[in-house]
Amino acid sequence: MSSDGGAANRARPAAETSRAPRRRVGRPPRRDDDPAAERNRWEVLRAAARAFMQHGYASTSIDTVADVLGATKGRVYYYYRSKADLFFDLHRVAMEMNLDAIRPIATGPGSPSERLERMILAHVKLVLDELPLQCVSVQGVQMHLAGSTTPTQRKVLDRLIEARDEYERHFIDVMAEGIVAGEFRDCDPRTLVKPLLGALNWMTIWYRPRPGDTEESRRHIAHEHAAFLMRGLLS
Amino acid sequence: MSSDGGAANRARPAAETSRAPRRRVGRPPRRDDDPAAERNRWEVLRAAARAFMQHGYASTSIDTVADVLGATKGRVYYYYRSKADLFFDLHRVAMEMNLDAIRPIATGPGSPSERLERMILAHVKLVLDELPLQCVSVQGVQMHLAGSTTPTQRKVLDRLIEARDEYERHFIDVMAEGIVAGEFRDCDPRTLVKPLLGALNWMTIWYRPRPGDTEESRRHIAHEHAAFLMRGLLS
DNA sequence: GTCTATACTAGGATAGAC
DNA sequence: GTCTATCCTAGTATAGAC
Repeated sequence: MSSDGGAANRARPAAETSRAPRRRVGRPPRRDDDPAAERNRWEVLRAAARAFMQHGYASTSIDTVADVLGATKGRVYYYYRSKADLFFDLHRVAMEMNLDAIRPIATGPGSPSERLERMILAHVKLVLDELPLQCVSVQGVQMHLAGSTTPTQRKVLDRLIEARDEYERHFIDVMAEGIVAGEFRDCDPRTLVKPLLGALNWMTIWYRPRPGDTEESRRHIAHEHAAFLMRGLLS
Repeated sequence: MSSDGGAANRARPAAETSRAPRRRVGRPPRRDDDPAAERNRWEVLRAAARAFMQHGYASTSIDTVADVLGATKGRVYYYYRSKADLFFDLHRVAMEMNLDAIRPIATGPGSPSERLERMILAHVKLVLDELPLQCVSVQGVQMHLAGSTTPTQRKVLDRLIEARDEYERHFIDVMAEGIVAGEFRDCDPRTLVKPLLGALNWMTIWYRPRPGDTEESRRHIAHEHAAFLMRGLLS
């Protein structure tokens, strides 16, 4: 997207970055766990995700996010101090969702090949069910490379990269276990995790839900992907 | 990424788009095949590719391109009327390069599986050898989705999408031939071409040449990818 | 909480000197 | 051909009304 967090107004207050909406001076303090506030914040996130999916981070204006939301800038800026803030929080939510889905399978019971197949299917399901969030997640990966961020933002970015690394590591570990167990052929998991996740993440680029989509067509996609990728590893 | 052709100055002259640098009023006409001019134009393209690779299309300013080029805006705008123009021409060059590499293999001699493996290896080689161009090519795919372009640009974009489709079709055709020949298992090439090319295109996102890279490490990457993807199809 | 001004700048594009 | 100077809009972010 492509692209760095860069853009306008670098001169001014250097967009502080944090996960939670912060009270600003002169405003009554808000409980972060206030359910109504949380719901509103969540709606802003969903709108942003859809906007970023359609135009990409750099080309999406806060006005566009507000349009999708059916509101104006003011609402967005009430919950997030900057566009980068918004994106980072979105990325964080997406990564947490992914890890929550994958971690229990990776570290749970079952043979390595069984677990890997379930991880692949879970990842596909995430993409199909939560497309906007997953698109943002993929855009975030690309963003890591373009390092032009403020020091404060960099810290948040680093935490996201860690989460991303943990995600990859779960796949690498299960692949390695499978090789030891003799289920998978002798290959290099550190290298192969890239095309494996790449093949899955690529869905965020070509897949867009259509009126004609059925539960069956989605299952077809999931199974073709899983079979293709599993066979690439099996001995 | 980032992503649509959108941005500033939509109001004004609505950026005409074409492949060749056009003479402007009041300037002496230039031959498109003038070797010196071609070489200069090519240098602008290379600089733009490197800039787009690093920051993404939307976040790259013409000033940045000029910086990479070691010049100023003026030079860039002499060869290209707009940023979108520049990007499209870049994308066109990349697609031509890819098709020139793949087409002869796909339609040439050899068994389907032999040809497919050579196509995969050729594609990997392209990414490793021409990384900036390939990054732009992938960014272009993402751009197609965000349809916000002027009518004139849309026509050029459509031609690029056609090229992209031909590229995919070569892979689909060879996969289908392989199924008929019994070399590949019974699967759905139309669906599987996505993860196959996705796995390869994903390299443009994670691979960046490093000082420690050897010819051997690059061959390792290529062969792991090829083996992984081929085994996913073989019966 | 949300909206309506309003400030301020990065960056696309052009004109014209050289 | 390339550079410098300049124009002008889109878009980030804030202030303050409601």
